[in-house]
Amino acid sequence: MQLSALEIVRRESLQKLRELGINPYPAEEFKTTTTIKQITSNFNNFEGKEVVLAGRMMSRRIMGKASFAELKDASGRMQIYVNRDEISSEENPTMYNTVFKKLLDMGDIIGVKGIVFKTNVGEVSVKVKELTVLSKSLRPLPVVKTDADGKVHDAFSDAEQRYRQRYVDLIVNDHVKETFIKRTKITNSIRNFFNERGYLEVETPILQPIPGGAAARPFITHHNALDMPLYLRIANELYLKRLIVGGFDAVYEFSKDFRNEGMDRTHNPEFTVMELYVAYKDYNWMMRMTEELLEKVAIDSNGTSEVQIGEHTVSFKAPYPRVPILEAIKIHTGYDVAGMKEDKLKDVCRKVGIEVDDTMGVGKLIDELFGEKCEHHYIQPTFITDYPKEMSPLTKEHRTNSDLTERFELMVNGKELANAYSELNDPIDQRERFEDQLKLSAKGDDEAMFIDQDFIRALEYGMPPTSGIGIGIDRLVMFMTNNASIQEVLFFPQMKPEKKAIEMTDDEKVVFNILKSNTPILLNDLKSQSGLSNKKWDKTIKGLTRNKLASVNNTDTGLFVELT
RNA sequence: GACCUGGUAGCUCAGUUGGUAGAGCACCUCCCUUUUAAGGAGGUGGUCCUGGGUUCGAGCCCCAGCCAGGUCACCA
Repeated sequence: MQLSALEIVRRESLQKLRELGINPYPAEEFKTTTTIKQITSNFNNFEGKEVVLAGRMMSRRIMGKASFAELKDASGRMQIYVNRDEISSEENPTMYNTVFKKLLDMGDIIGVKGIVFKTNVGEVSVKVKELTVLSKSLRPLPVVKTDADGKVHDAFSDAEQRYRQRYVDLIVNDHVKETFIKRTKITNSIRNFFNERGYLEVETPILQPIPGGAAARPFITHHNALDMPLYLRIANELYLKRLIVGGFDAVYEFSKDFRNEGMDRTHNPEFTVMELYVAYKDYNWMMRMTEELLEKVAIDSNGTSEVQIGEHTVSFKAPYPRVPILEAIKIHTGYDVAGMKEDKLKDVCRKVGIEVDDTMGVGKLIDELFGEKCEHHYIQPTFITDYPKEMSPLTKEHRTNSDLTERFELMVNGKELANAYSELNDPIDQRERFEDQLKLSAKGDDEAMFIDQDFIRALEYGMPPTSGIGIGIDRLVMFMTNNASIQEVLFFPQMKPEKKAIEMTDDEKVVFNILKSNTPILLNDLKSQSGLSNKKWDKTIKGLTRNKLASVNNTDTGLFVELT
């Protein structure tokens, strides 16, 4: 492995620490007495008291016999004051002069014991009496500095590096950590809301023989012992409804779903959806539940129901308007498409500038009209209701209009945040709807839809009237944390692998280094300079030429080796 | 999948018509006992994403590729 100069220095420091009898990676528990946030937010209670802290050293300002450093623990950052005569003495200044000033680096993890005080300029600090090395850091961190005006300098901002090395991102970019803390607050808030109502959190299979509950391309894998294909789930709907059949009144699951489709700033191949099913409820009830839930989530995570999303301030305060989808299309296109057949709908689409083709049925056309002409208008939370039957195969027919279904999507900031319905529980109707979907997909859709016979069998035993909802958790977190990209709310978004550098053996490195300073060179000179045996030499030079790092050329003046 | 933009030191970025690869921070040496983007003096550090090509000469121009970001398409 090729080490940078900075890495070599740190490895040398590591060695010197060991020579001084200091274990750079000690095994012992390090007992802290408090956290940085406790101290900085309750200075009066801590002033003059002794504390023990542990954390990462994020910066260091050395001023001869005294220094300041910034210590960062899981709760925050604070300054520590390190004085030669406090952690060592004039007669034996090793701990300060050598260990602290020379052998420690930014990024090292240390423990300190000392007294809380305020400096002349008023900064809360700890005067260190004892310093313990807890873990030596061998790679230099990016140096992010914030000036007196709060302006950040040299921010570690390259998206690729931040996502590939999220640990570095988390160390140096405090706001990133905040996003993920908020993410957990959001899911905790939802769990609390449901648990208080007695809803049961459950787990259902991720590996499924039939990927159902949505129209999406699945990932496929293979089970060796069963010698059969298995799919990673694209939704958990059909399993949760089986549990309602089984007699649970309300079940929910935070589920990682997987869809083998395009990736962009709002789509990751694996993502999280919270699905909830409650027996004896309908979609009207679900709307009331949803607005109550989201208002609570906003307050629990942000302290207020008003949330800034990009350039908009969005209010999650309940209630939210209910707009039937056909009404929305009438408002935003001027066309009343209620009851229209495929041909007339296509005319409308063409008139408003939407391209149509033969594979599009009534449902798809209405979906296009809404998606293109209406969706982006709904910035404030709005329930779009009563979708056409054709685009909702798992939804109960509308109680007053058999062309429609009892379904709503919740739109926020022009995007779908949740999708819910009065669940279809008529097993015969359900089978027909699945078959209709199959016909549709035969029309040209490449997402094969499977009929889950066991799911229909379950419905045949009888499922109570039930309302269900799926809430996109990543999208919800994006809204609540004002992030425009899903990658910002996933710790480890999917990335293509980094290209592997060609690894050289030790012998190859030796020869390569000689070549670097002297190329081309006579083959025999290179061989003798390398000091390798005949066999090793042969293996090494063949390795280098195979990897196209060097080449051997037969010329009039002899055999030469040169770098390529 | 198409198009646009980018990839240069540990980090953030300059880099002239194609002519010895730069700055700030970090790092190393030295000075400095309440500083704070600490300061002062000196110094080290490079696979210019990869591979070809053009050229006396390529970070720069051409071709192909890799990775990322963005826009669109596809997709809920």
